[in-house]
Amino acid sequence: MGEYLRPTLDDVARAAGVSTATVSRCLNAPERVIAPTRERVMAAVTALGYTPDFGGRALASRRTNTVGAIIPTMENAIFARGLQSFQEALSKAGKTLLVASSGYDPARERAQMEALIGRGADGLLLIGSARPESSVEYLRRRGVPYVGAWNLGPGSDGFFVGFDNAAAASELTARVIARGHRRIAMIGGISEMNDRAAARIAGVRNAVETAMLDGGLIDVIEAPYAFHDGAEAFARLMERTPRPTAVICGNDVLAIGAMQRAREMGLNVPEDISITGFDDIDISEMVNPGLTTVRVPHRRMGEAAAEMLLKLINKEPVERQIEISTSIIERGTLGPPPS
Amino acid sequence: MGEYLRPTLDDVARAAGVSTATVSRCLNAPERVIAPTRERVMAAVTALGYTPDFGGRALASRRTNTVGAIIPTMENAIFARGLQSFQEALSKAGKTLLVASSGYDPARERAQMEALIGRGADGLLLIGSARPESSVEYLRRRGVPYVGAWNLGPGSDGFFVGFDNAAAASELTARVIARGHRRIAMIGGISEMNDRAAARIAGVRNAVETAMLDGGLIDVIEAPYAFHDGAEAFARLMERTPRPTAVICGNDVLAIGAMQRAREMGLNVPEDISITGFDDIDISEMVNPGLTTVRVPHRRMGEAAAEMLLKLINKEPVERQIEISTSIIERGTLGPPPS
DNA sequence: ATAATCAGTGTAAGCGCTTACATTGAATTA
DNA sequence: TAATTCAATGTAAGCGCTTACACTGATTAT
Repeated sequence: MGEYLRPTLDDVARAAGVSTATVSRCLNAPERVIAPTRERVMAAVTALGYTPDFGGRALASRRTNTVGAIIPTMENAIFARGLQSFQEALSKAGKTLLVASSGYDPARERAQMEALIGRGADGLLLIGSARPESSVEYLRRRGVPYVGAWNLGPGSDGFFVGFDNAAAASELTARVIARGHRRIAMIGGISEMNDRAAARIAGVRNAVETAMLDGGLIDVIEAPYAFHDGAEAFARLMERTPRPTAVICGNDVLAIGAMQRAREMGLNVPEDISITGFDDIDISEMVNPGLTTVRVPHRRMGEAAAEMLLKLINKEPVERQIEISTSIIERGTLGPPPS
Repeated sequence: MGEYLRPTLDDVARAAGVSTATVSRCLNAPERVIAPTRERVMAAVTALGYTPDFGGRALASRRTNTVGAIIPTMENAIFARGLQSFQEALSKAGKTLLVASSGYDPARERAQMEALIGRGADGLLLIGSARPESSVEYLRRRGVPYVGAWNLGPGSDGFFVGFDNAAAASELTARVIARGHRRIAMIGGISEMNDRAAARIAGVRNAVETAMLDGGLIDVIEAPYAFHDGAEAFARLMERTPRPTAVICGNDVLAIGAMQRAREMGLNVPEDISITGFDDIDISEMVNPGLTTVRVPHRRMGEAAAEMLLKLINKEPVERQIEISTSIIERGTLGPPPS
């Protein structure tokens, strides 16, 4: 059955009876080739099933039309959604998106940066703003533009499109306090190497301190991103005395896990305990009662990030930070504390 | 501030006072270079911040250590999960994963195939088994191995790891019938260009016909993959006379949407109406009552697919099909029909 | 002491492609 | 009619890397 060899430009040229240059032109600038020739070449391309080799092309043209994205994990729906619109925006501009995941590990993020840049990525989408200075320095030296998303950057360095996680968390907390809650606990995401999770925790803390509640923030538990982790953390929180009357969660997944455990424990939400989330994922509207949460327009963030990165790549002027506004969605899980 | 130029192998060689061959060897087969030399070279690599150029490397070595995956959409959690474990398995084998999405469009799938192969993908992961013969032919000619996942292949052609969507759907339907339901309706995924959705619908149809129910299958509505689409389809189904006593959904997202609408309509699940899903996504356990569904071990499928593809790439012998077994998870949403 | 071996390194030929420049011949102009 | 222009195509030089082969000097075997 004989090994099949990928046809090369040369094979096509020979088959069409022209030079490789003409074939290349047919593919990249068809208007520079007269119609009959072009047709002959294209026929050969189809007949041989030729596809240009990316490596050769990138090497010769020093362009790749590729951008890379490194997200912590594909399993988190909010990144998936933002990434989908990011990709749609890019493909309109004729760019291909390469996706890699870091598993929240800065070393792996760095390795993926190198892999993507080695593959010729013209620009990178990264999540958040917390990463080792050495990684940032590496990007700077390479001259590879990147934008951080899902959070705003610290100081004036770098380009970001995101929202103020801390401020949004504070605002939601203030809302909880306004409802009369004085014993508040939090289930946050794992804050290590995750500036979004850390900022949300800080925001809640800050709001509680500002209001100078007598009891203040009873407890903060950090938990991985899974329903059952939220459930377990909730159970632990309910053992505290005095018991919190409201549990603020760092994301909707944790919040829904908490709700489920509350139901299992025979606690009614919000009569016995209030619960809030963050992100407004699809399911938050479907649970019963609906989850009070912070809505983050992930799609819009993806689009804005694409637009920003494209401008950066084309060396057009851009603003350093694009702030996406969030809003609080009040549904049923936040009520007054039990009397 | 001067344009920064990517350092090349040559720059490193010059800085370290060795030949490019030695630098290349330090990177690819360090044991072939004596320690002092290697240290000098590595120092130069770090000092210059050198990262090998993928294009050049691929061109020269004719290997890429890259595999591609083309999924319909990143927004579907079940693909995300399987893909995550697929990637983990690959990266253990030193391969990089490139992900592209087709949006359920065969033409875009084909374009992405070309893009990934052009980028040197040694193998491809595709979803399902339904695609134009021309695409299959293209892969065959190229000699690029691929495995289809999430479904089994038709006939004896190609390599697949998945499960029998139709059989699993039939089995679940039989369970519903055994509970006494005689008026059954279905909300399926959009079956066009989606062999998994089509197979699930066919499986349900088949089971109903086999049992030769008097009323038979009342109705099948196809709906996109979103909670609210499930909700709307459910509402339409409830207008039918006679009303179905059980609604079998093609996936859990549709089922949960249906459950929510049932609650809004004042219908109790399962007392007034039974609902079932398919996939067993995380949230299905958290809703109230828990969703009766078919569990699909997505992670295991991702791992098996990686293993299979790796063997194919290494030209090791493999079985044509790996069947992943599914199981029915009975939770609260399936009960006897109202009397 | 000489020959054989071998580890460590260098030399140089491409890999498949793009593109600056050279060439050709037809159309245009003087 | 000769000179000029220009569109269409060809020629060939790399892009950054790997690797077969050549070379060198030290170690080992004879």
